[in-house]
Amino acid sequence: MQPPANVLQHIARHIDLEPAEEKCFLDMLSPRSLKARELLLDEGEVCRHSAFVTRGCLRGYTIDQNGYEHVLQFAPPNWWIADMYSLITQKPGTLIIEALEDSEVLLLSKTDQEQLYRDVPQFERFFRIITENSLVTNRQRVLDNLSLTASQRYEAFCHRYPTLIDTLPQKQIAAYIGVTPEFFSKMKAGLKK
Amino acid sequence: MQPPANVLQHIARHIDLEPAEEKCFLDMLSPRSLKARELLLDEGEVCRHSAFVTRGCLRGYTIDQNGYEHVLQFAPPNWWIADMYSLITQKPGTLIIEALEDSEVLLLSKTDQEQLYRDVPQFERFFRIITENSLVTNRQRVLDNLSLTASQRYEAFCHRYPTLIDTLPQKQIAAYIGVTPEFFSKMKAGLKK
DNA sequence: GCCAGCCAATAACCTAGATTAAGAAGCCAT
DNA sequence: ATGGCTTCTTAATCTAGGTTATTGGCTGGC
Repeated sequence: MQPPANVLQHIARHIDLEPAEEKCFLDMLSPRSLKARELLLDEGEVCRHSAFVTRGCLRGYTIDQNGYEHVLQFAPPNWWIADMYSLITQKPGTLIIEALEDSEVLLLSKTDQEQLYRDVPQFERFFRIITENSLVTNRQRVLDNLSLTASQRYEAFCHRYPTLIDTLPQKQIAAYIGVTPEFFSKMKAGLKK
Repeated sequence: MQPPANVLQHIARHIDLEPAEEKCFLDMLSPRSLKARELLLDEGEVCRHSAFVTRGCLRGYTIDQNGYEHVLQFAPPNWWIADMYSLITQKPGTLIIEALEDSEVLLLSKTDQEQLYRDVPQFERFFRIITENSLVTNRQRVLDNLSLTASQRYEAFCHRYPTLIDTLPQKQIAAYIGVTPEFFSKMKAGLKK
Protein backbone atom coordinates (compact mmCIF):
# COMPACT_ATOMS: atom_id res chain seq x y z
CA MET A 1 0.00 0.00 0.00
CA GLN A 2 1.01 3.58 -0.70
CA PRO A 3 1.11 6.59 1.62
CA PRO A 4 -1.99 8.84 1.65
CA ALA A 5 -2.02 11.84 -0.66
CA ASN A 6 -3.09 15.42 -0.39
CA VAL A 7 -4.78 17.12 -3.37
CA LEU A 8 -3.94 20.64 -2.35
CA GLN A 9 -0.25 19.91 -2.02
CA HIS A 10 -0.36 18.27 -5.41
CA ILE A 11 -1.98 21.30 -6.96
CA ALA A 12 0.30 23.78 -5.23
CA ARG A 13 3.17 22.32 -7.22
CA HIS A 14 1.83 24.06 -10.31
CA ILE A 15 -0.44 26.95 -9.31
CA ASP A 16 -0.99 29.26 -6.32
CA LEU A 17 -4.53 29.50 -4.97
CA GLU A 18 -6.34 31.79 -2.55
CA PRO A 19 -7.99 29.98 0.39
CA ALA A 20 -11.41 30.74 -1.13
CA GLU A 21 -10.38 29.16 -4.41
CA GLU A 22 -9.09 26.11 -2.60
CA LYS A 23 -12.42 25.77 -0.87
CA CYS A 24 -14.32 26.16 -4.13
CA PHE A 25 -12.26 23.32 -5.56
CA LEU A 26 -12.51 21.05 -2.54
CA ASP A 27 -16.27 21.44 -2.46
CA MET A 28 -16.44 19.99 -5.93
CA LEU A 29 -14.65 16.79 -4.96
CA SER A 30 -16.58 13.78 -3.79
CA PRO A 31 -14.65 10.99 -2.10
CA ARG A 32 -15.26 7.40 -3.02
CA SER A 33 -13.90 4.14 -1.64
CA LEU A 34 -13.25 1.14 -3.82
CA LYS A 35 -12.67 -2.46 -2.83
CA ALA A 36 -9.94 -4.43 -4.57
CA ARG A 37 -11.13 -5.38 -8.10
CA GLU A 38 -14.02 -2.95 -7.97
CA LEU A 39 -14.55 -0.99 -11.18
CA LEU A 40 -14.65 2.79 -11.26
CA LEU A 41 -15.53 2.72 -14.96
CA ASP A 42 -16.54 -0.15 -17.21
CA GLU A 43 -16.17 -0.68 -20.93
CA GLY A 44 -18.91 1.05 -22.91
CA GLU A 45 -19.77 3.56 -20.20
CA VAL A 46 -19.49 7.30 -20.61
CA CYS A 47 -16.73 8.68 -18.37
CA ARG A 48 -18.18 11.54 -16.32
CA HIS A 49 -15.39 12.14 -13.81
CA SER A 50 -11.71 12.65 -13.39
CA ALA A 51 -10.42 10.71 -10.40
CA PHE A 52 -7.56 11.72 -8.13
CA VAL A 53 -6.15 8.77 -6.21
CA THR A 54 -5.49 9.32 -2.50
CA ARG A 55 -4.93 5.72 -1.37
CA GLY A 56 -4.36 2.35 -2.97
CA CYS A 57 -3.78 1.89 -6.66
CA LEU A 58 -5.93 1.75 -9.79
CA ARG A 59 -5.26 0.74 -13.36
CA GLY A 60 -6.77 1.73 -16.69
CA TYR A 61 -6.85 -1.05 -19.25
CA THR A 62 -8.67 -2.32 -22.30
CA ILE A 63 -9.53 -5.76 -23.62
CA ASP A 64 -8.73 -6.44 -27.28
CA GLN A 65 -10.53 -8.61 -29.85
CA ASN A 66 -8.64 -11.69 -28.66
CA GLY A 67 -9.51 -11.13 -25.04
CA TYR A 68 -6.08 -9.92 -23.98
CA GLU A 69 -5.77 -7.06 -21.51
CA HIS A 70 -3.55 -4.06 -22.17
CA VAL A 71 -2.74 -1.66 -19.36
CA LEU A 72 -2.58 1.97 -20.42
CA GLN A 73 -1.89 3.43 -17.04
CA PHE A 74 -1.37 2.64 -13.38
CA ALA A 75 -2.54 5.23 -10.88
CA PRO A 76 -0.91 5.14 -7.45
CA PRO A 77 -1.68 7.97 -4.97
CA ASN A 78 -1.29 11.51 -6.34
CA TRP A 79 -2.15 10.47 -9.89
CA TRP A 80 -5.19 11.41 -11.92
CA ILE A 81 -6.99 8.81 -13.97
CA ALA A 82 -9.88 8.98 -16.45
CA ASP A 83 -10.85 7.77 -19.89
CA MET A 84 -9.76 10.99 -21.55
CA TYR A 85 -11.41 10.12 -24.84
CA SER A 86 -14.77 9.44 -23.29
CA LEU A 87 -14.47 12.34 -20.87
CA ILE A 88 -13.89 14.81 -23.71
CA THR A 89 -16.44 13.48 -26.15
CA GLN A 90 -18.98 12.17 -23.63
CA LYS A 91 -19.31 9.11 -25.81
CA PRO A 92 -18.96 5.53 -24.57
CA GLY A 93 -15.31 4.58 -24.16
CA THR A 94 -13.32 1.38 -24.12
CA LEU A 95 -11.25 1.94 -20.99
CA ILE A 96 -11.87 -0.08 -17.86
CA ILE A 97 -10.72 1.55 -14.63
CA GLU A 98 -10.28 -0.89 -11.79
CA ALA A 99 -8.95 -0.81 -8.24
CA LEU A 100 -6.01 -3.18 -7.88
CA GLU A 101 -6.35 -3.03 -4.09
CA ASP A 102 -8.67 -1.26 -1.63
CA SER A 103 -8.42 2.36 -2.68
CA GLU A 104 -9.81 5.85 -2.22
CA VAL A 105 -10.31 8.47 -4.87
CA LEU A 106 -11.64 12.01 -5.12
CA LEU A 107 -14.02 12.47 -8.02
CA LEU A 108 -14.33 15.67 -10.02
CA SER A 109 -17.27 15.61 -12.41
CA LYS A 110 -16.90 16.96 -15.92
CA THR A 111 -19.53 19.62 -15.34
CA ASP A 112 -17.84 20.73 -12.13
CA GLN A 113 -14.52 20.78 -13.91
CA GLU A 114 -15.92 23.09 -16.57
CA GLN A 115 -17.42 25.27 -13.88
CA LEU A 116 -14.05 25.32 -12.18
CA TYR A 117 -12.39 26.60 -15.34
CA ARG A 118 -14.85 29.50 -15.30
CA ASP A 119 -14.64 30.24 -11.56
CA VAL A 120 -10.92 29.69 -11.09
CA PRO A 121 -9.18 30.14 -14.43
CA GLN A 122 -5.91 29.04 -12.87
CA PHE A 123 -7.17 25.49 -13.13
CA GLU A 124 -7.11 25.85 -16.87
CA ARG A 125 -3.37 26.21 -16.44
CA PHE A 126 -3.12 23.41 -13.92
CA PHE A 127 -4.77 20.88 -16.18
CA ARG A 128 -2.88 22.15 -19.18
CA ILE A 129 0.38 21.43 -17.38
CA ILE A 130 -0.48 17.97 -16.15
CA THR A 131 -1.89 17.08 -19.56
CA GLU A 132 1.34 18.26 -21.16
CA ASN A 133 3.36 16.10 -18.80
CA SER A 134 1.13 13.17 -19.48
CA LEU A 135 1.58 13.72 -23.21
CA VAL A 136 5.35 13.70 -22.87
CA THR A 137 5.19 10.43 -20.95
CA ASN A 138 2.88 8.88 -23.54
CA ARG A 139 5.05 9.94 -26.45
CA GLN A 140 8.02 8.37 -24.76
CA ARG A 141 6.01 5.21 -24.35
CA VAL A 142 5.13 5.13 -28.04
CA LEU A 143 8.83 5.48 -28.77
CA ASP A 144 9.72 2.77 -26.27
CA ASN A 145 7.26 0.41 -27.92
CA LEU A 146 8.75 1.16 -31.32
CA SER A 147 12.42 0.96 -30.44
CA LEU A 148 13.06 -1.08 -27.30
CA THR A 149 13.08 -4.79 -26.56
CA ALA A 150 10.75 -6.23 -23.93
CA SER A 151 13.39 -6.22 -21.21
CA GLN A 152 14.37 -2.64 -21.99
CA ARG A 153 10.71 -1.70 -21.71
CA TYR A 154 10.64 -3.44 -18.36
CA GLU A 155 13.55 -1.25 -17.26
CA ALA A 156 11.61 1.80 -18.43
CA PHE A 157 8.61 0.62 -16.44
CA CYS A 158 10.73 0.22 -13.29
CA HIS A 159 11.92 3.76 -13.79
CA ARG A 160 8.43 5.18 -14.25
CA TYR A 161 6.66 3.31 -11.45
CA PRO A 162 9.42 2.51 -8.93
CA THR A 163 6.91 2.04 -6.10
CA LEU A 164 4.94 -0.60 -7.99
CA ILE A 165 7.64 -3.06 -9.05
CA ASP A 166 7.22 -5.34 -6.06
CA THR A 167 3.61 -4.71 -5.11
CA LEU A 168 2.05 -5.45 -8.50
CA PRO A 169 1.31 -8.95 -9.82
CA GLN A 170 3.66 -9.78 -12.68
CA LYS A 171 0.82 -10.26 -15.11
CA GLN A 172 -0.14 -6.60 -14.66
CA ILE A 173 3.36 -5.48 -15.48
CA ALA A 174 3.40 -7.80 -18.48
CA ALA A 175 0.13 -6.28 -19.70
CA TYR A 176 1.71 -2.84 -19.38
CA ILE A 177 4.98 -3.47 -21.20
CA GLY A 178 3.20 -5.48 -23.87
CA VAL A 179 4.25 -9.11 -23.47
CA THR A 180 2.52 -12.28 -22.30
CA PRO A 181 2.92 -13.30 -18.65
CA GLU A 182 4.70 -16.45 -19.88
CA PHE A 183 7.28 -14.50 -21.80
CA PHE A 184 7.68 -12.04 -18.95
CA SER A 185 8.49 -14.90 -16.63
CA LYS A 186 11.02 -16.32 -19.08
CA MET A 187 12.53 -12.90 -19.55
CA LYS A 188 12.97 -12.25 -15.83
CA ALA A 189 14.61 -15.64 -15.38
CA GLY A 190 16.98 -14.76 -18.19
CA LEU A 191 17.86 -11.34 -16.78
CA LYS A 192 19.51 -12.76 -13.68
CA LYS A 193 22.11 -14.72 -15.67
CA MET B 1 1.13 19.34 -51.46
CA GLN B 2 -1.56 20.40 -49.01
CA PRO B 3 -3.84 23.46 -49.15
CA PRO B 4 -2.63 26.53 -47.21
CA ALA B 5 -3.81 26.96 -43.65
CA ASN B 6 -5.03 29.82 -41.53
CA VAL B 7 -4.04 30.05 -37.89
CA LEU B 8 -6.90 32.21 -36.80
CA GLN B 9 -9.51 29.90 -38.24
CA HIS B 10 -7.76 27.04 -36.51
CA ILE B 11 -7.86 28.82 -33.18
CA ALA B 12 -11.45 29.97 -33.58
CA ARG B 13 -12.48 26.33 -33.49
CA HIS B 14 -11.75 26.31 -29.76
CA ILE B 15 -11.79 29.87 -28.39
CA ASP B 16 -13.28 33.27 -29.27
CA LEU B 17 -10.88 36.20 -29.43
CA GLU B 18 -11.24 39.97 -29.62
CA PRO B 19 -9.53 41.55 -32.65
CA ALA B 20 -6.90 43.06 -30.30
CA GLU B 21 -6.16 39.64 -28.87
CA GLU B 22 -5.84 38.18 -32.32
CA LYS B 23 -3.35 40.87 -33.20
CA CYS B 24 -1.37 40.28 -30.02
CA PHE B 25 -1.11 36.63 -30.98
CA LEU B 26 -0.28 37.19 -34.64
CA ASP B 27 2.49 39.61 -33.68
CA MET B 28 4.19 36.84 -31.77
CA LEU B 29 4.36 34.51 -34.76
CA SER B 30 7.35 34.56 -37.06
CA PRO B 31 7.03 32.80 -40.40
CA ARG B 32 9.76 30.52 -41.63
CA SER B 33 10.22 28.67 -44.89
CA LEU B 34 11.85 25.27 -45.05
CA LYS B 35 13.24 23.43 -48.06
CA ALA B 36 12.54 19.73 -48.40
CA ARG B 37 14.78 17.82 -45.94
CA GLU B 38 15.68 20.94 -44.03
CA LEU B 39 15.64 20.50 -40.24
CA LEU B 40 13.59 22.71 -37.97
CA LEU B 41 15.11 21.02 -34.91
CA ASP B 42 18.02 18.63 -34.62
CA GLU B 43 18.79 15.94 -32.07
CA GLY B 44 20.44 17.33 -28.94
CA GLU B 45 19.13 20.87 -29.44
CA VAL B 46 16.86 22.66 -27.00
CA CYS B 47 13.42 23.20 -28.51
CA ARG B 48 12.53 26.89 -28.15
CA HIS B 49 9.43 27.11 -30.37
CA SER B 50 6.12 25.54 -31.16
CA ALA B 51 5.57 25.42 -34.91
CA PHE B 52 2.24 25.71 -36.70
CA VAL B 53 2.39 24.31 -40.22
CA THR B 54 0.76 26.41 -42.95
CA ARG B 55 2.11 24.66 -46.03
CA GLY B 56 3.90 21.42 -46.89
CA CYS B 57 4.48 18.68 -44.34
CA LEU B 58 6.94 18.02 -41.51
CA ARG B 59 7.71 14.98 -39.46
CA GLY B 60 9.08 14.48 -35.94
CA TYR B 61 11.24 11.41 -35.52
CA THR B 62 14.06 9.93 -33.49
CA ILE B 63 16.97 7.65 -34.27
CA ASP B 64 17.47 4.68 -31.96
CA GLN B 65 20.67 2.95 -30.82
CA ASN B 66 20.68 0.76 -33.93
CA GLY B 67 20.30 3.68 -36.29
CA TYR B 68 16.64 3.04 -37.12
CA GLU B 69 14.27 5.97 -37.47
CA HIS B 70 10.92 6.08 -35.67
CA VAL B 71 8.34 8.66 -36.64
CA LEU B 72 6.36 10.06 -33.74
CA GLN B 73 4.27 12.49 -35.69
CA PHE B 74 3.55 13.86 -39.12
CA ALA B 75 2.49 17.49 -39.34
CA PRO B 76 0.51 18.51 -42.41
CA PRO B 77 -1.00 22.03 -42.57
CA ASN B 78 -3.04 23.09 -39.52
CA TRP B 79 -1.00 20.89 -37.15
CA TRP B 80 1.34 21.99 -34.39
CA ILE B 81 4.66 20.30 -33.92
CA ALA B 82 7.38 20.59 -31.27
CA ASP B 83 9.57 18.45 -29.06
CA MET B 84 7.22 18.74 -26.11
CA TYR B 85 9.71 17.25 -23.68
CA SER B 86 12.45 19.67 -24.59
CA LEU B 87 10.06 22.60 -24.88
CA ILE B 88 8.80 22.06 -21.34
CA THR B 89 12.10 21.30 -19.65
CA GLN B 90 14.33 23.45 -21.88
CA LYS B 91 16.78 20.59 -21.86
CA PRO B 92 18.27 19.02 -25.01
CA GLY B 93 15.83 16.63 -26.64
CA THR B 94 16.03 13.66 -28.96
CA LEU B 95 13.41 14.63 -31.51
CA ILE B 96 14.39 15.63 -35.01
CA ILE B 97 11.88 17.80 -36.85
CA GLU B 98 12.32 17.77 -40.59
CA ALA B 99 10.47 19.14 -43.61
CA LEU B 100 9.40 16.31 -45.88
CA GLU B 101 8.78 18.78 -48.70
CA ASP B 102 9.11 22.56 -49.14
CA SER B 103 7.08 23.91 -46.24
CA GLU B 104 6.11 26.99 -44.30
CA VAL B 105 5.57 27.28 -40.60
CA LEU B 106 4.68 29.95 -38.06
CA LEU B 107 6.94 29.88 -35.01
CA LEU B 108 5.80 30.77 -31.51
CA SER B 109 8.67 31.01 -29.06
CA LYS B 110 8.35 29.54 -25.60
CA THR B 111 8.82 32.94 -23.95
CA ASP B 112 6.16 34.49 -26.18
CA GLN B 113 3.87 31.60 -25.43
CA GLU B 114 4.25 32.19 -21.71
CA GLN B 115 3.64 35.90 -22.24
CA LEU B 116 0.56 34.99 -24.25
CA TYR B 117 -0.80 32.95 -21.35
CA ARG B 118 -0.52 36.07 -19.18
CA ASP B 119 -1.89 38.54 -21.73
CA VAL B 120 -4.65 36.40 -23.20
CA PRO B 121 -5.58 33.70 -20.66
CA GLN B 122 -7.89 32.11 -23.21
CA PHE B 123 -4.81 30.63 -24.82
CA GLU B 124 -4.29 28.61 -21.69
CA ARG B 125 -7.57 26.96 -22.60
CA PHE B 126 -6.70 26.65 -26.24
CA PHE B 127 -3.48 24.81 -25.62
CA ARG B 128 -5.07 22.71 -22.91
CA ILE B 129 -7.64 21.50 -25.42
CA ILE B 130 -5.24 20.69 -28.22
CA THR B 131 -2.90 18.98 -25.76
CA GLU B 132 -5.81 16.90 -24.49
CA ASN B 133 -6.69 15.88 -28.02
CA SER B 134 -3.12 15.02 -28.73
CA LEU B 135 -3.01 12.93 -25.57
CA VAL B 136 -6.08 10.98 -26.63
CA THR B 137 -4.49 10.28 -29.99
CA ASN B 138 -1.24 9.17 -28.39
CA ARG B 139 -2.97 6.87 -25.94
CA GLN B 140 -4.80 5.26 -28.80
CA ARG B 141 -1.50 4.80 -30.54
CA VAL B 142 0.02 3.08 -27.51
CA LEU B 143 -2.97 0.77 -27.51
CA ASP B 144 -2.67 0.14 -31.23
CA ASN B 145 0.97 -0.79 -30.80
CA LEU B 146 0.07 -3.18 -28.00
CA SER B 147 -2.92 -4.87 -29.57
CA LEU B 148 -2.91 -4.60 -33.36
CA THR B 149 -0.98 -6.35 -36.10
CA ALA B 150 1.13 -4.35 -38.54
CA SER B 151 -1.56 -4.25 -41.20
CA GLN B 152 -4.21 -3.17 -38.71
CA ARG B 153 -1.88 -0.38 -37.62
CA TYR B 154 -1.55 0.61 -41.25
CA GLU B 155 -5.34 0.86 -41.44
CA ALA B 156 -5.28 3.07 -38.34
CA PHE B 157 -2.65 5.23 -39.96
CA CYS B 158 -4.76 5.63 -43.10
CA HIS B 159 -7.61 6.73 -40.90
CA ARG B 160 -5.55 9.25 -38.98
CA TYR B 161 -3.68 10.80 -41.90
CA PRO B 162 -5.96 10.25 -44.93
CA THR B 163 -4.28 13.04 -46.89
CA LEU B 164 -0.81 11.54 -46.54
CA ILE B 165 -1.35 7.96 -47.71
CA ASP B 166 -0.34 8.60 -51.29
CA THR B 167 1.98 11.56 -50.92
CA LEU B 168 4.36 10.06 -48.37
CA PRO B 169 7.20 7.68 -49.23
CA GLN B 170 6.38 4.19 -47.96
CA LYS B 171 9.43 4.11 -45.74
CA GLN B 172 8.06 7.04 -43.75
CA ILE B 173 4.80 5.22 -43.17
CA ALA B 174 6.71 2.10 -42.19
CA ALA B 175 8.74 4.13 -39.67
CA TYR B 176 5.45 5.41 -38.24
CA ILE B 177 3.59 2.15 -37.86
CA GLY B 178 6.72 0.42 -36.56
CA VAL B 179 7.84 -2.06 -39.21
CA THR B 180 10.76 -2.24 -41.60
CA PRO B 181 10.25 -0.91 -45.15
CA GLU B 182 10.91 -4.47 -46.39
CA PHE B 183 8.12 -5.93 -44.32
CA PHE B 184 5.81 -3.07 -45.20
CA SER B 185 6.33 -3.80 -48.87
CA LYS B 186 5.63 -7.49 -48.37
CA MET B 187 2.57 -6.66 -46.29
CA LYS B 188 1.08 -4.34 -48.92
CA ALA B 189 1.61 -6.97 -51.62
CA GLY B 190 -0.21 -9.44 -49.39
CA LEU B 191 -3.14 -7.13 -48.68
CA LYS B 192 -4.26 -7.04 -52.31
CA LYS B 193 -4.84 -10.79 -52.46
C1' DG C 1 -8.78 -27.84 6.92
C1' DC C 2 -10.16 -27.96 2.32
C1' DC C 3 -11.61 -26.47 -1.98
C1' DA C 4 -11.50 -22.80 -5.60
C1' DG C 5 -9.25 -19.23 -7.73
C1' DC C 6 -5.35 -16.85 -8.76
C1' DC C 7 -0.47 -16.54 -9.93
C1' DA C 8 4.08 -17.95 -11.39
C1' DA C 9 7.26 -21.12 -13.80
C1' DT C 10 8.75 -24.22 -17.40
C1' DA C 11 8.88 -26.35 -21.81
C1' DA C 12 7.82 -27.57 -26.71
C1' DC C 13 6.39 -25.70 -30.62
C1' DC C 14 4.85 -21.74 -33.71
C1' DT C 15 4.70 -17.17 -36.30
C1' DA C 16 5.02 -12.17 -37.24
C1' DG C 17 8.16 -9.49 -38.40
C1' DA C 18 13.54 -8.48 -38.59
C1' DT C 19 17.83 -9.01 -41.05
C1' DT C 20 20.63 -9.32 -44.97
C1' DA C 21 21.37 -9.07 -49.61
C1' DA C 22 20.40 -8.07 -54.31
C1' DG C 23 18.22 -5.98 -58.09
C1' DA C 24 14.89 -2.94 -60.47
C1' DA C 25 12.86 1.38 -61.06
C1' DG C 26 12.21 6.16 -60.67
C1' DC C 27 14.30 10.98 -60.25
C1' DC C 28 17.09 14.58 -60.27
C1' DA C 29 21.23 17.35 -61.63
C1' DT C 30 25.04 17.81 -64.53
C1' DA D 1 22.00 10.63 -71.78
C1' DT D 2 24.22 9.32 -67.85
C1' DG D 3 25.72 8.78 -63.41
C1' DG D 4 24.31 8.93 -58.69
C1' DC D 5 20.58 9.01 -55.42
C1' DT D 6 16.76 7.25 -53.08
C1' DT D 7 12.91 4.28 -53.09
C1' DC D 8 10.62 -0.10 -53.75
C1' DT D 9 10.47 -5.12 -54.29
C1' DT D 10 11.60 -9.97 -53.67
C1' DA D 11 13.55 -13.73 -51.39
C1' DA D 12 16.20 -16.58 -47.98
C1' DT D 13 17.18 -16.97 -43.43
C1' DC D 14 16.72 -15.84 -38.50
C1' DT D 15 14.76 -14.50 -33.84
C1' DA D 16 11.94 -12.24 -30.31
C1' DG D 17 8.17 -13.16 -28.46
C1' DG D 18 3.42 -15.77 -28.78
C1' DT D 19 0.64 -20.07 -27.94
C1' DT D 20 -0.65 -23.99 -25.61
C1' DA D 21 -0.29 -26.99 -21.97
C1' DT D 22 1.12 -28.67 -17.49
C1' DT D 23 2.62 -28.15 -12.87
C1' DG D 24 2.88 -26.41 -8.27
C1' DG D 25 2.42 -22.72 -4.79
C1' DC D 26 -0.28 -19.30 -2.43
C1' DT D 27 -4.39 -17.13 -0.59
C1' DG D 28 -8.83 -16.50 0.98
C1' DG D 29 -13.51 -17.89 1.96
C1' DC D 30 -16.59 -21.20 4.08
